[in-house]
Amino acid sequence: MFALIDCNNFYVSCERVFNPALNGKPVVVLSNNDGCFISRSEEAKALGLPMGGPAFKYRDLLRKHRVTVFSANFPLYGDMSSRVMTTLGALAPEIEVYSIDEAFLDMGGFRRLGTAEHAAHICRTVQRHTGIPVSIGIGPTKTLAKAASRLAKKNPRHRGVCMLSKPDEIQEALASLCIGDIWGIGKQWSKTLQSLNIHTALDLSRAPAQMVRQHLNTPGIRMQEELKGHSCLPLELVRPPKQSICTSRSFGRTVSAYEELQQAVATFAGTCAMKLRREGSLALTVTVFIHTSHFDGAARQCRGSGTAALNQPSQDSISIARAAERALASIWQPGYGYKKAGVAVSGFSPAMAGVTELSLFRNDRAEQEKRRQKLMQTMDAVNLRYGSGTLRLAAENTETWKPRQKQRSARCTTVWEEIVTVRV
DNA sequence: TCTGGGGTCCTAGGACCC
DNA sequence: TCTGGGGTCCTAGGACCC
Repeated sequence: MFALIDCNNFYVSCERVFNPALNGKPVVVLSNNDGCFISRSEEAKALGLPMGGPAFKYRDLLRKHRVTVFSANFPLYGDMSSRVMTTLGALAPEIEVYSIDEAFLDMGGFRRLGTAEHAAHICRTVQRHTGIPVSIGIGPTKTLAKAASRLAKKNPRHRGVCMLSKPDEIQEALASLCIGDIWGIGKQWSKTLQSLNIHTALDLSRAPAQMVRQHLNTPGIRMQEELKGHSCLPLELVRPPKQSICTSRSFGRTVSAYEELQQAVATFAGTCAMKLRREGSLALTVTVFIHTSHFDGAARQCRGSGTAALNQPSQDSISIARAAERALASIWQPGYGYKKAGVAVSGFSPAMAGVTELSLFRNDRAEQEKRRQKLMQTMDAVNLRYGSGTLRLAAENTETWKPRQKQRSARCTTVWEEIVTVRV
């Protein structure tokens, strides 16, 4: 049996841990640039604030109902997430951290203790250790565990834990699950399936396999098998190394000057390089993209992306920023107000200590490479100790384009200066 | 005035190899 | 008139997830 542990309204719950006065009140957390709702308390959902809704369109409603609004505080959420995952790791033999607020557990060994009872114990323990409320779904496949967790959240009767094990329980649950609520079925496939007269998870589990393959390909077949109770998706105990890393932001205002875009792109490139070093990977290609706001119907639109290859696999901020600069130069067009830019690195190979892959044609660079590696190590060490951005490339600059962030709470678990006193 | 960010998998088609 | 078979790699685009 698999269990899916899902933190309730995770980002809002993190804010409430350090501000318990917000319990029972409507609270929302906004995306970067204070753009959209990305987490809502139950009270905020009841007011009709939709997931992904743009905050400025709901300004009156937010004010009228005195909704507490937070800018995103990802350092806090990331740290709270690792506390939840550490707690879960001690409560089951095997864990797959699926996302910032979800984990799958192997519940196979708890039959004698009572699987549902152990799940209830997990709920209580996570709440006590971290302050974060969780819901748990249990089923013979990951897809069914996901479905069960939906039911656990939707129906208070389950009190946070829903287990699907007997065939008739599963049938009943599948009949009540709309096609679009199945894990892996998005908007597009939902539409396709509806047109084929498949409306519930039960319909999909009983549809002819050939038809499913024709419209949904391999992932569809896997999904169908999982719904039938045949497990196709094992727990992934070790996170596979990333294949690409991307850093991108929307700007607080439109940016037209090339120099300002250059500064933004250099900043994103520096962050990508830092993430590469943390991941232990070397990249071979750097892609830069820029675009104007697709919501502004009146303005002239422009979007473009360009790729530059590195001479050799690298995780060096300077080389990656230079390549990003070349890529930007190849796509930038004057006369547009750009609203967003990003840098992505890909074509990875693992970085091995003491090993440098050299160019076939330029082998005089070994010494320079070594010095550059030491420089990056030093930069990372300084930034770890004194805060990120303490040491950075001169080309990096966030002043002109930085995103809006009006109401961020304290980074009280990751920055000493921002520790807060909590009255419970 | 104001609409997020970071990923994965799969397929199809083209270019290339022997 | 007639011209093989079996691969890989790369890219772009579309779907999905949180």
